Amino acid sequence: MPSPAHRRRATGRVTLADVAQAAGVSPITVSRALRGERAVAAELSDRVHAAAAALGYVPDSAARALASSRSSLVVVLIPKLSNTLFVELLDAVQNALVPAGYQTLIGITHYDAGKEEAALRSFLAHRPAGLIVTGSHRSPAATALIEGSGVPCVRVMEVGEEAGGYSVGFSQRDAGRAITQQLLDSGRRRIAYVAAQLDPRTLERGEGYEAALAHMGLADHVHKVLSAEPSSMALGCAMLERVLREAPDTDAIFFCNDDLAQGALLAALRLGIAVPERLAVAGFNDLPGSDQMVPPLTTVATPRREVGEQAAQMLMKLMRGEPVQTPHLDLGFRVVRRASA
Amino acid sequence: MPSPAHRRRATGRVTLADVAQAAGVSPITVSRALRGERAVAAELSDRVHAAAAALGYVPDSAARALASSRSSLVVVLIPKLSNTLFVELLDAVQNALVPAGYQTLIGITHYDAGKEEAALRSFLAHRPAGLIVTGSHRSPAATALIEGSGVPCVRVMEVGEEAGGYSVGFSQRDAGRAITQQLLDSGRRRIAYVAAQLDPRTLERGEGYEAALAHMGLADHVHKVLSAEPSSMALGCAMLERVLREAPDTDAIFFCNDDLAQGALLAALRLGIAVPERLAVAGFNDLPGSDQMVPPLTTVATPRREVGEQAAQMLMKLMRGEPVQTPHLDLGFRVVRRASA
DNA sequence: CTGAAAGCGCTTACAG
DNA sequence: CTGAAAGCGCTTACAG
Repeated sequence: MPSPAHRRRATGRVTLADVAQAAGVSPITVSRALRGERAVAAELSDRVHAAAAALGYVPDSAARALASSRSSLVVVLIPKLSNTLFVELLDAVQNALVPAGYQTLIGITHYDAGKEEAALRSFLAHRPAGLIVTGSHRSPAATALIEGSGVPCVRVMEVGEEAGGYSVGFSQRDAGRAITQQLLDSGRRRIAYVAAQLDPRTLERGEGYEAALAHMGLADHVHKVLSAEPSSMALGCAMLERVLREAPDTDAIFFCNDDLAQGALLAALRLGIAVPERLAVAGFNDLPGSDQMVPPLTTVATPRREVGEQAAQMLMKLMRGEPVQTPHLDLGFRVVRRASA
Repeated sequence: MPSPAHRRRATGRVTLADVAQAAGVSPITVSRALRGERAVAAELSDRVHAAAAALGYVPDSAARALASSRSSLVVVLIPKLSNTLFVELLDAVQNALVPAGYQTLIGITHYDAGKEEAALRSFLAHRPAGLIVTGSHRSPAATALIEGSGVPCVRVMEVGEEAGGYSVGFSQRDAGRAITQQLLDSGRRRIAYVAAQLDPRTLERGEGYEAALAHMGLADHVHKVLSAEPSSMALGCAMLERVLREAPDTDAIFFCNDDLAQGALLAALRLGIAVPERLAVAGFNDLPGSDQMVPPLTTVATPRREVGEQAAQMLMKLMRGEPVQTPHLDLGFRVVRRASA
């Protein structure tokens, strides 16, 4: 007997039950056949698939998530979409996850702890199967949300056992040190470090810069020029002018990101500042276009695509409950020497 | 009486019922208080909120979606993450949707009809509240999926009533025509159109280019150089060399995207080709960096952020069942004359 | 290999 | 303003 009409809430969608009826089997069999679970008799399975296709059945992932308490959603939290670095990271994550049947929910934190918490809170409601977050520095509340959720989580762009859990990245500090060393090796002694955005990774690169100078006995010549503004080519131009005005004897600049360095190279071109003769310029990340600059930009190639790919692979293992041999994966970096320094 | 132990499947999460018990009210009251629905007595509401906070309750959106047959997910389909254009569009969409309580599921179609269909199929299972898709050209199957789902959908980057529904964008054809006219106005007569990727919008810009030439009686001098490769600065460099080799009398090039034009400008600098004296260069989209080039790039500023913002606003109206006054919103474009042409 | 029953955690639709 | 009952569309955990 149907329940009274006023009790019904049918949504008009084609459901498992409809497919089952059309195929002449039970709903459970449809569920199993469509998920490819266990052995369902080939003949039944065929009938089910035919019926599903004929009816245009689309499974309801909310119902599935509720019943199975597991979903195919992976949350990815990155700071900004305006930094190509994160877009490429995201792209690599997607390329690994989508073919495996996962969907990604992307949250932009704008380098803001409060926004990260809000994003976490709103995304965790979807019971994601996994989580990828940027870096290791976050608020206690955000950390508590992640841990309390029990959802497997991989941190990217920094490696470190201190924060526990799982991480994929490289040492920002060592990379900052290596590119500074490159400038020192080419004879530069008045090296400025110019940074924008001032996120934790940018500051770590600055520590590497300081360490390289200190190692050469140049601790007195540490010259950091910092701006909290977001990184951009236009800002790179402005920062170049500022450095040369404030410290005219500067013979090299290490920019914390390639967009700044690209802007500075173009500004140098306009201003007639010879690079690298008068001023050496180095960047960080090897972003698109850096190899096209005039002169081509010396920089640090960072493995963000590999980071994204490996983080996704690691997360998939965790989501399947498989063991992870290397919970903290250091993918390294590479100094790319081109003509600008 | 509890059901037999072997029947239980509790997930260990804090549920509505737990909050209700802690607050000493019924689950429905908790549901209403937390959603801010109707008038719940202020005192009860306070007790509920306190209990929810104390227990760290996170609502289950799968259960909510199942029970209410409505979700807070919005699906956004874009072709590529490697084109800054789409990243900015996406960013604008997110900025509008997230504060309103929606979450976005992003699908990358790679300009592939099959991938678009697959993305649609997998995302529609989540019963999204709304859909934003790029352009109007898609497979019949994809169109059928969208229409069959009944989910409100806004198309972006092209405007047109032909395809019905809702759209926000501008005329790619008119924009292509306008920038070509700019080159003609500055006295150029041997103008090449260089395009990559060859998506529908790129081809429409090419039509505008042809129309402008034809209008000046220069139909015989239409010179299109097309590459199906993805757009990039390096490709712009290669295309510049190819054009000047194949048609040495070319005095202007209109590139379908600024990344190509930027690459060409840098190549010209390396090769000693005077821009704009020997060769005028125009781009499209006014991407970051175009104003920093040497010389600065003449281009068409396209309103992708406004497109994203307005599409999100329109979609929110549709999702709330409100009427939309202008179902096809043309946001125009602007020719930005700088030094390169 | 297949199925009937129960349950996932919410909200709807009534009733009071 | 508040609540008891039913149901959303699946899957789990058994049983056969």
